[in-house]
Order: sequence, then C-alpha cells, then structure tokens
Amino acid sequence: MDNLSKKNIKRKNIAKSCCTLFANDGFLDISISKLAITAGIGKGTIYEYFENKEDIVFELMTCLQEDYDDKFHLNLKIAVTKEEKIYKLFDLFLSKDENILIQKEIYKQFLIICMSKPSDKIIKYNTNLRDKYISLLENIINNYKQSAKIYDTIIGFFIASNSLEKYDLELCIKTFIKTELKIYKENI
Amino acid sequence: MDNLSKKNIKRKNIAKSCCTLFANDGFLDISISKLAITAGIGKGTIYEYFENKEDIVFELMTCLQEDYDDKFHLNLKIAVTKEEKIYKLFDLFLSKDENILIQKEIYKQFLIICMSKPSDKIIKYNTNLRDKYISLLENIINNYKQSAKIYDTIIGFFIASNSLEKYDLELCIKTFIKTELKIYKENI
Amino acid sequence: MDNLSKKNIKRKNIAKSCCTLFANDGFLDISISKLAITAGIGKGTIYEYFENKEDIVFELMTCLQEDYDDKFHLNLKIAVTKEEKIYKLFDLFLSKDENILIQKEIYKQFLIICMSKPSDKIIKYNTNLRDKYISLLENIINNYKQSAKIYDTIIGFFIASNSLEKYDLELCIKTFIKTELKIYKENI
Amino acid sequence: MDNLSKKNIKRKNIAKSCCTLFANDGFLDISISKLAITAGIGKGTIYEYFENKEDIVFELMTCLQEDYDDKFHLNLKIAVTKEEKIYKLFDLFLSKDENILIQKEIYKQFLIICMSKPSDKIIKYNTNLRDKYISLLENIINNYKQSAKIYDTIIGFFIASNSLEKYDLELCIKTFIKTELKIYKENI
DNA sequence: TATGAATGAGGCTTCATTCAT
DNA sequence: CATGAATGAAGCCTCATTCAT
Repeated sequence: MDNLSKKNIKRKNIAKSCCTLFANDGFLDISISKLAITAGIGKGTIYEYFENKEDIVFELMTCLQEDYDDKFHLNLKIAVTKEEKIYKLFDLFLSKDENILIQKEIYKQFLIICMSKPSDKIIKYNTNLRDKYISLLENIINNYKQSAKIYDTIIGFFIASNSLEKYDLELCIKTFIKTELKIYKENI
Repeated sequence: MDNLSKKNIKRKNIAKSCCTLFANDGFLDISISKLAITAGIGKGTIYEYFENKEDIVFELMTCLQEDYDDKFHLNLKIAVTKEEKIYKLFDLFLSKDENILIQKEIYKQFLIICMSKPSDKIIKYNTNLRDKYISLLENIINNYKQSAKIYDTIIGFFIASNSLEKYDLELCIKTFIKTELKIYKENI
Repeated sequence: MDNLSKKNIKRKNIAKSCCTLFANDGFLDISISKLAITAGIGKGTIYEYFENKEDIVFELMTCLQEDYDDKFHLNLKIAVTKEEKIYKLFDLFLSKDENILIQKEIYKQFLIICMSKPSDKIIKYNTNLRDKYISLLENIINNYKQSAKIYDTIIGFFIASNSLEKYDLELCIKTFIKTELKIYKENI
Repeated sequence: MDNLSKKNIKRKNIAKSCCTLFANDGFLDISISKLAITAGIGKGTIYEYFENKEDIVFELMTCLQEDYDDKFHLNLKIAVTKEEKIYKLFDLFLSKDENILIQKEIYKQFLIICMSKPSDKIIKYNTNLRDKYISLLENIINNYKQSAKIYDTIIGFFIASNSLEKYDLELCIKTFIKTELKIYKENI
C-alpha cells in the first residue's frame, strides 16, 4: 500500500472514531482537543490529517455516505414498489436503527456547516450529494424535476423536525411520498 | 411613556442597528464587542437589554416579523389570485428588495441557531412562527395539511439555496406553488 | 429630628434589610446591584449612604452589636453562675436561635473582611469590639489576661468550626470555659 | 522521568513562583493575568496546570507544608524541652525569618479561602492539616484534647494578630504554651 | 434626595495553532 | 511521523461607579 492510501485510511479512521462525539455534542461545542482525545491521538496529529474541524465532519460525511451507498443498493433489491424504494433511499430520515440515527445527526451537523461556514469544498460536496440522490430518485420515478422537488422538500421536513417543538418526520415524509406518487401516476 | 416601554424601544433599536452586521457576518462570527460598537453603545449596556447574543437575534427576528406582518397585510390587498397571495406571503424568499434580502439573511441566521443551539425559547418561537404562516396559508387555500407541507417545503428550498452551488430559489418556489395549486384544484 | 439622624436611621435600615442576603450569599458574592434590589432602593442611593460594600457590613455589625448588647444585659440578669454568665456573653456562638445564627454568619463575613481587606476603620472597630468583650469578661472573672485569652481562643474555635469538616463548636467552647474556670479557681 | 512527574514539578514551580505575589497582594486581589506574568508563562498555560486560582494557593500550601515538615523534623532534634518542641512546631507563627513570614501570609490567604469560598477539597485539606499538627502535638504532650485546644487557640491568636490594631502574637503564643504546660503538669 | 441607565475596565476561561522534541 | 506543552488572542460576562435627570 502506498503512503497516500495509508494516510487516507488513517484519516477515515480518525474521522469515524469521532462520529459519536459529533452526533452527541454538536460541531460547535467540540474542540480540536476533545477530538484528539476521542480519537486517541495527539492534538498535533489532527493537523497532519485535517485542515480544520469542518474537514473532519467532511471526511465523516464521505465515510458515512460510502457505507450508506452500499447499504442502499442492498436494500434496493429487497424493495419492490416505487414507494418502498423511495423509503429505502431516505432511510437516513426514516430508520430507527441506532447507527442511522447517529448518521442523521452527523448530516444535521453537516447542514449547519453548509449554512454557516460555506466553504467552496463543502458546498460542492453537498451539491454532488444532492445530485446523486436526485439521480437515484430519477431512476425510480423517471422525472428529474419532481425528483429534485422531493429531495429538497424532504430536507425541508428534516429541518422542520430539528427546529420545531414536535414534528413527526416519518409521517410527513411518508404522506408526502404517497401524494407525490399519486400525482405522478395521475400525470401519466 | 413608562420605563418598560422605553426599555423595549431601546431594545428594539439596538437589535435593529445590528441587523446588517448579522446579515453580513453571521451569528457565529459576531462578538458582543462588535455588536456594541455597531450599536454605538458600551459593551456592558448590551447586557442591560439582552441576556446574550442569541437574545439579540431573537429580538431582531421579532422586530422583522412585526414589520413583515404590516407589509404583508398591505400586500395582500393588492394580490388578487391565490397564487399572488401566496407569493406575497413568501415575499421574504422572493423579493429582490435590499431590505428584504437582509431580512432573509437574518432568518437564515435564525435557522442556524435553531439547528445548532436549540433553546426552548427559540424553538418555541420558531414553532409559533410556522404556525402563523401555516394559518395565513390556510386562509388562502383552506387546507391545513397542504399549508404545512408548502411551508416546510419552501424552507427546504431555502436551505437548498443556501447550501448548493447554484439554485434558483424563485423559480423553485413559483413552480412548486403552481403545481400545488393545480393539485388542490384537481382534488376538488 | 435633624438631617444627620434621619440619614443615620436610613443607613441602619438599609444595612439591616441586607442582613439575610449577606448571611446567605456571603460578602464576596454580593454585588451593589443585589444589595440595592434587596434594600428596595436605587443603586445610586447606596452611594449616598455608604462608601462601599465593606461599609454596609460595617454598619450591619454595629447594628447587630447594639441589639446584642441590649440582649446580653437582659440575659446577664438571669444568669447566676460565672459559667452561665460567660455562656450568655458568647451567646452569638452558642445559640440555636435563627436570628442569632444569621448574626453569627454576619460576624463571619466581618472577620473575612478583617482578614482580607483590612481598612483602618474596620480594624479599629474590631479592636474596640474585642476590648468590650474582654472588659465584660473581666467583670465576670476579674482577670484581664485570662479574659483576652478566652476571647481569642473562642474566635479560634469559631474559625475552626468554619473551616473544618466537622466541628462541635458548642462542645469546644463549653469544655474550654469549664477548664478555664477551674484553673482560675485553683490559681486563687 | 515520566510525564506526570514532569507536570507535577512544573506545577509546583509555577505555584512557588507566585508565592511572594500571594503574600503581598492577597488571594482576592490577584488575577490569573498577574499570576501568569509573575510565573513568566502564558495565561493559557496556567490552565494546563491548575483548575483555577484557588487551585494554585492549594498547591502552594502543599509545597510549603512539605518544606515545612522537613524543617520541623530537623528543628525537633535540636529542641530539648517540651516547650521548645512546641515552639518549633508553631515556628510558622513565631519565626522572624523572611521566608517563614511569607509562608505565614500564605497561610492567612489559605484561611481566607477556607472561610469565604469553602470547597470540599480545601476544607478537607485544612482538616487534614489540623489533624497532622494535633498529632504532632500529641506526640509531645500525650493528650489529644489538649492538643486540639492548643492548635485551635493558636489559630485564634493568629486571626487576632491579623485583625486587631496591635497584637503581640509571639508573646500570646508563648505565654499560652507555658500556661498549658503548667496545667498539664499539675493535672498529672 | 433618589435614581438607574450607561459604561469600560478587567475578570476568567477556551481554543486553534505552532513547534521543539 | 507523532506529539502535546505553550501560547495569546479573543470570547463572554460582571460590576463598581458615575452622572444626568
């Protein structure tokens, strides 16, 4: 294995080891110091692998997305109806699985960074992420514009669920998907 | 005028004087020091009127909403069609007016706080805000669930417009509203 | 009543109204602001009657001592034996009465000021206070040096009771007094 | 030398370097800033070694006690009579040596903290300190209760010497010790 | 006489970042 | 490579004191 690969693997490991910390404490309340302790490495070492805190969340998002992709493709085979397929696609927001709940929290932290400290890199990554999801949705419902709308709407529901007193995210998403599929059918 | 009223007016004035600063620099990058200088008062004076930084954004949101309400009710009279009325309701996201653009930015800052440092007070305020908008929408389209969906979706579009490389917020919202109104009509 | 008397009365009233606050929160943790609120007057008014925080505790001590003197002279009549008389003299440290407990706390605060911010005025007051007690003791046991020793020792016990994990102040004082009286008798 | 030892040594050195500052200016009037400058280190570095200001006085007391113990054991060998031994034990309050005078001042500061900001840690430390002294006294005079009384009384004298206009601490302590030893003899 | 709004100095503490080992 | 001690800038907040009303 070459040096670059080695470095990349370590980078990923460091990021992953901080996953729960980010999910629990939130991006803003975590210091480089805490991250180093959690990762079991020296503070200086963090800077060997990352530019800054955002960079770690960034790597974390990438890791989680990779894992997520694998899972999604597996799940997709089981799903039969379009509805089921779409649910599987948005499993991040629907699952009660503890790991996914952590990933959901990480995504929230990622969105906070997108909103508050929008570096080109992170904006580009978010754009690609959205494109990927929309493309997957398009594969299911064969309509780009509708796919984009669905994606953005579900993010809107996610924001709502994080900034309101009570919000049944699952119900909102499922009701919405059902309606969208109905419209889609009718429009054909 | 009694003392409480005086204090309230000064509170509002301080908050408003920091409006542009918040819009330009963002909640996280602003210090009490900067706020005091911008407001032309002493650092200590800030604490005579506000509990903390969040409290200032909070007051600012309230001020802007009050101004916004007045404006909306004026605009509403001019609007004839349902479509126009809804556009006027979401003028915050559609207008090119410089003041409104600043208000839009403040709302973004508010959402960032909602997502990252969710105090009960702020979550409650956001909940009430959404309820108000949904209620206004309901007055127009006579459908609570659809109103809620429209609101959350538009917030989703707003988030998208703030976290993606290119995003035509106006187009997305208008297309969406048109579709929704069409569905609504058909469903009757 | 002349102006000076009026001022003195108000001074005493303000000080007394802050008695419980000082006893509960301690000299160091109380701000002029809190004192003004507790006394039900304006912050500026404090400065009309007192030079600073120490000055208030000073006035408070004076008030309490005046009350204390009256009480002591009453109590003294009831006491028969020398032992009883001395106990009555040090009632501040022996009584379980709620008011006296508060006075004891005030005296502690006073000692803290004596130790940490010794102004001439406060040192002089403390010196006079000790002289008075020693004189009263001397009236009882007819021995100046022993009286001084007893006084200082009991202050030592009081300090101990405030800076150690467990300390039975009452027992220490009473045992000590008994021993001293025994020595005294024997020495005659 | 392991890292913990290194850190401990530095901790002690920082504390000791602030010794004179504490003795001269007093705990309450010293800021972390001043301490950092005096110790010749950065403000942030203070927090690498201490939790807070109190923690520094705490370490200082420990250092001084350690030094003091060594000295006492040496002095004890020279002392012949019980009286001399006890004087050596309370050398802190009797010596005219400049270093000891500083230590006496530090102990005063320590007592002020005990009285005014009594954390469990500091109260426990003071309790242990007293226990140690009483135990040493007991070794000399073979009487626990009397030892405790002597200790508390001498603290009382010390307080008196710090809060009264004129007070001959040495005379008070020596007279007292002589009397106590006399009583003790007689009681046998 | 009484007030309390206004203030800015100064307190404590955190933290990203550097750099010598 | 890896480290973590050292730092000082910068943040938040408190408060005694002043002064115009």
